[in-house]
Amino acid sequence: MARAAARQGMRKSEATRLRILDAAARVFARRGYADTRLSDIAEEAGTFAGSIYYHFESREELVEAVLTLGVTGVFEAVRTRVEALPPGSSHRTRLTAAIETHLAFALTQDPFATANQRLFAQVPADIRQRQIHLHRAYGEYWRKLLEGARRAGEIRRDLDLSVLRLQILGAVNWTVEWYKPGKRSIEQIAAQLATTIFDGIAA
Amino acid sequence: MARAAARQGMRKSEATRLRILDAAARVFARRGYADTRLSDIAEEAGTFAGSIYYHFESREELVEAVLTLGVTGVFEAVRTRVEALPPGSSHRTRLTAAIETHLAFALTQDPFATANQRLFAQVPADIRQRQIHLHRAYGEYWRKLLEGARRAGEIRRDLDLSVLRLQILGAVNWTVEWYKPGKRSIEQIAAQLATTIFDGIAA
DNA sequence: CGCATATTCTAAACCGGATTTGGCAGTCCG
DNA sequence: CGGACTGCCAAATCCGGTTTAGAATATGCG
Repeated sequence: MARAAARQGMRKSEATRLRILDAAARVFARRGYADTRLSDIAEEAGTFAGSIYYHFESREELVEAVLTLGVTGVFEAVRTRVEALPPGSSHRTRLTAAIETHLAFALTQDPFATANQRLFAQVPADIRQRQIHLHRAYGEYWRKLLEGARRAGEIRRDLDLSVLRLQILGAVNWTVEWYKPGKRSIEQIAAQLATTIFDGIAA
Repeated sequence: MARAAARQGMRKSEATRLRILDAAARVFARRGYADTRLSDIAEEAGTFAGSIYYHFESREELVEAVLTLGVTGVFEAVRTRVEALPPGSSHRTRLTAAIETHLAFALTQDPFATANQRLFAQVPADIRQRQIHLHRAYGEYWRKLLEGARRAGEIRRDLDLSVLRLQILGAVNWTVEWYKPGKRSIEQIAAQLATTIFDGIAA
């Protein structure tokens, strides 16, 4: 399910570019930012380190392309899933679906999303800076979800939605730092996250 | 308040080592992992890049030393604060104090803690791996806090404490990714985190 | 088809930054 | 004072990202 798989009627270089992107996503997801050599990516893509420069300005630009595809992929997956819910679904249901989709997509389904999760924090500050508008857009979508829930009276009125949104995404994003397949399923984790977020931990 | 400031009756090299550590913490906290040159640290410490190798095996070992001091500093600050609470304080009070202290210390008080927060995610995987026992020990302390709260009946019995602990630390750690001084105070943020964690967001 | 040109790729050179090396200057005893 | 150790510097080396020169391949057109 390579994000970059439509090899048809395109310039040759386009196909190669996509091959390199796929390879980069896989290698970055597996080895992280610092441990990944351009030569590793080149090998995985069946070419040479120097050749990458015909398709990308620099290692940084390559990383940024991978990150961008990762964020937009998760964003679309979440939005699609939420919009596919039966109309009239509660906002709690919508938020739970969003949490679960984000987790599932980032943890298991897409090398770009996995690479994005793993790399974003590892990457030099200036790269993060240039990605920030995408994250903001995604954050904006969550803000709307939360606002909808509040307007509908499903969450308290006294909370700062910005802090709340960052708190939720923080808990979700942190999951990738410790999640290992087996033991707890993604659905279980998502369910507990949603429960405690809504109902709190107090007895 | 340099962590490394007891220059007395120590070998000369000991003093230099501490000077380098302090310099490294400040530079790493300011510039992040990838943007920091050994020569930057050397300059800040009043020596030369090559000389660092007399005191540390490698750049990695230097980073690890900084990270270690960062974690242990936060750990001690949190424990000290919690233990200083009046006996009989509620577990909710204790957890709130822990959250606030962690945030305050990591965000503003100590270059080692700041460097640790900023660097931990940026650092190559094998370094993170070697730090994991410290994080586990700190996590263990939080687990005990949570267990105490549960035993005292202050939090629900149906929650998986591991997930809960990671959720809380996730939300707290994520804060450093977006916190900017001004606007909201650390106390305010800590307060809302504690409130929503305990009481949830449901109306 | 067959050439002219543009596109794509390779191999080797280059460069900055981490690491290693060799040796020099103190210092600490006897 | 002489020998051995400690702490440090300057230069050499190594590694991986980047640039370059040009070879190989594709594309467009008569």
